[in-house]
Amino acid sequence: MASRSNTHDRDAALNRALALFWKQGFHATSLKDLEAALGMHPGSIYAAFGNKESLFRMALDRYATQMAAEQARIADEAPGILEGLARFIGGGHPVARGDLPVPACFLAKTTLDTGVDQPEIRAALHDLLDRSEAAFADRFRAAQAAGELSPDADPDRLARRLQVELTGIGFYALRPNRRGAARQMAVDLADDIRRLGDAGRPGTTAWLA
Amino acid sequence: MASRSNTHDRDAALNRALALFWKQGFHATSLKDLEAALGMHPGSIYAAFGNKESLFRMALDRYATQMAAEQARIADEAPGILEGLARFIGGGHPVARGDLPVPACFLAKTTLDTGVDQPEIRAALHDLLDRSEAAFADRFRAAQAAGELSPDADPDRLARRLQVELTGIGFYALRPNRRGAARQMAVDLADDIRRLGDAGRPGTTAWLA
DNA sequence: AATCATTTTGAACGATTGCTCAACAAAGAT
DNA sequence: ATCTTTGTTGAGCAATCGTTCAAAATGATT
Repeated sequence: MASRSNTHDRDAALNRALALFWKQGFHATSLKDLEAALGMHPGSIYAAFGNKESLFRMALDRYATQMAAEQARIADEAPGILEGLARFIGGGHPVARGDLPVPACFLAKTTLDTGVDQPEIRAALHDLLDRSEAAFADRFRAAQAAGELSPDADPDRLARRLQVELTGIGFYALRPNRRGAARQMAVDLADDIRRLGDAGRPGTTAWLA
Repeated sequence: MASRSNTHDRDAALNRALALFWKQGFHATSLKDLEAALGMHPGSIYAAFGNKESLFRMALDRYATQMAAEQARIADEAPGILEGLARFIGGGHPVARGDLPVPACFLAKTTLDTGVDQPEIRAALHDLLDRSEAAFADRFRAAQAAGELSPDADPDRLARRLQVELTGIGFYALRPNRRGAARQMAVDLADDIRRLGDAGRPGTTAWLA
């Protein structure tokens, strides 16, 4: 068979698409924007990625994969399970990192930016959010198994609350001159997670009732 | 002077516009949608409200006014300041009320839905968010003055955290089958606020470190 | 009834949207 | 060197966007 190799690097293009979608959202990113960012013409984009919606879903997948990998990497380096989670919250999560062009968590942004017109995106999105929450819950369960966390604690509830807190902080960071305060809240949240290990002992404060 | 009275009720039209913008966001709501919802034709809409952006700003104003009034009403009926705040969080805020077609806090939604192309909307939005946060801080300060809250507490920090928590919960409520859990978190948050009055006494948990 | 001021109407505008496809270019197989 | 297969190009499609404006309709005034 006679073929021809791709001119464009698919991986790099996907990264650029993710960065753009992250910054601008799905609807606010036009194909013209994508053409400029990817250095590709419309036909090539459609040949490579299908359409705008499927390109977005690929970028969404990439985001989730990268985030999960980052979380796992940080967790593996940490001396304890709760400590690993705390380090991710306080330093690895987009909310805590100021270097990224991070207008809120990409998932949260997509939650509001997509509606009934993009059912497949929404399905993928809610699946990713579920996975993220479940991953947090798994961490807490592992912490319980390792004796770091009280058996009385409710891992599902803790995970739920953690996710809520993170999205809330991510939003706060979008306001002008609030990035520092948001970062501080992320650090505080990380400390709260560390303190979970001390819950039950006298003289300490519990993160959750 | 010979004139002609308006056919359409401006007030009712604004309410309908608010409901639509709330549900769909600024960009996802087309003029056609507005025409259908307001029962007005394009020319009338532009004669009455200027353009889409200024109509949105009027709806935004209406939202903020209604919300502030609701908060004040609930607070005035309550026996204490912290209790008034708690009742609003647990029952008056959109997050806690299931009856509204409430896809997250309108302000949070607008935060992500508007960008550099709508600077006036963003300015108004951030002003409203600042006001909301300041209103919370004022409540906490009043609670301090009334002796309900420890003088050691930081009202600004509490207000910041409260707003973060509310937006986070509002987001969580958008996911499928999570409205009940979100409502529960709002109720828990209200209880946390009530418990703020007990902080410092032995055997109780503090909401914030 | 006639006139006037104002509102309502709705066709149409230019711009932009996501997307298609016939023509062109290029790399491997023969 | 020719052919075949695949990637690239970019003009242009239909649809929709927010918006305008001259004409028609309507209530108040004379």
